[in-house]
Amino acid sequence: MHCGCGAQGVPVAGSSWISGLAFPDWAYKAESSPGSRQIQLWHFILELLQKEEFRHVIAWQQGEYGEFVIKDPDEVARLWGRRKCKPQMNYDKLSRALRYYYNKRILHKTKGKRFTYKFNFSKLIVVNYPLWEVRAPPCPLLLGAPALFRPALVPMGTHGELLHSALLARWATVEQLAGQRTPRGPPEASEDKKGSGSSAPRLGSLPAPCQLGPCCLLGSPREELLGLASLAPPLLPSLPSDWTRLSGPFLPPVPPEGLIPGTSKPDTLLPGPGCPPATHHFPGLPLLAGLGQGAGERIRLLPLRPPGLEVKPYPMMGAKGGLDPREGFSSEIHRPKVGDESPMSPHLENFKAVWPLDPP
DNA sequence: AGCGGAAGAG
DNA sequence: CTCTTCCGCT
Repeated sequence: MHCGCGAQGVPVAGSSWISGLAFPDWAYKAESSPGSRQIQLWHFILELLQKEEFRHVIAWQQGEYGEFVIKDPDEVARLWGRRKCKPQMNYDKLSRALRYYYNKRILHKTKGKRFTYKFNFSKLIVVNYPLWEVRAPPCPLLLGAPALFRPALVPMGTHGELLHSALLARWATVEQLAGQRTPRGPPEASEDKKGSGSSAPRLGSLPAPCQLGPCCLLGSPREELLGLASLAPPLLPSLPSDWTRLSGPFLPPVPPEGLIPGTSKPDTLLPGPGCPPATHHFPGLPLLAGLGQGAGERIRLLPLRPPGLEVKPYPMMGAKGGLDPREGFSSEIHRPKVGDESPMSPHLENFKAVWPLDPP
């Protein structure tokens, strides 16, 4: 389409590989973000981040949820330029665009680390997934029960896949972490820990199964996880410190204490690992974080639904609204440590945040 | 390297 | 509005 700039190697809007975890057409449409009509830079970054073939160019930084490193700035810029048909694009310009995300709280710079930025997923999700449908698995994806793992966040028309991938990413990571049981402090505790350098040993000896990404969703649950884990950020990003007051768990649960070192919390609401009771109370999630006053009103809790619950979009609800980036939470300000990020771990099956529309 | 103002394009 | 392009400053 368009100038034909985006036809080589770079994931293109609507292109084939986008079939499950990536960003399909909707991601490039107006609904994906108020006022936007074509792919946005952060979408693109996420795209790259998801594809293994771009791992050498840009990749999630382990240790920090949502943090990624642009290993080859020029290449990323070129890719971006190609996508946008801006052959003159360069990292300087791209980074300027990235900087504009600071104020919007979509991204922020990881100081001290070159070419390292961090996504504020809570913001992205809020902004991009006001409408969605969820089919949560009956059992906690988080802790084992991989066999039951049938992640199925079905985007309802508009957005959903980003969240989908975000959720999966979270789960995958949990699995990953659970498997590794890395005995070390909170990821964020060691800011500068370059860790293992550029070649993240994240999955250990796991075979990178998901060359095709989404395809894995059709494979064994285990592979889904592993594959996703390799593409996903270490975990979801920091949550606003005040998100707990909200009661609309949307984000994927955080690994329970024990599984992920450093996340232990004395007052965790999380039940033990394994399949938790069908219903248990859990705190809200950052779903609303960043939402403007109005937006919050559109969301309310609903009784827990049985497995296979579906969160349907509000027919009349506009894709935008209440998304004023300027306001919202102060995640950056508080910059909670990992341990603080997961005070509790609501399980996906308990998803109940929903929009008013939901049929009673 | 990274930041952010300014102006302008679409 | 979301960048793109320039650019001076740190």
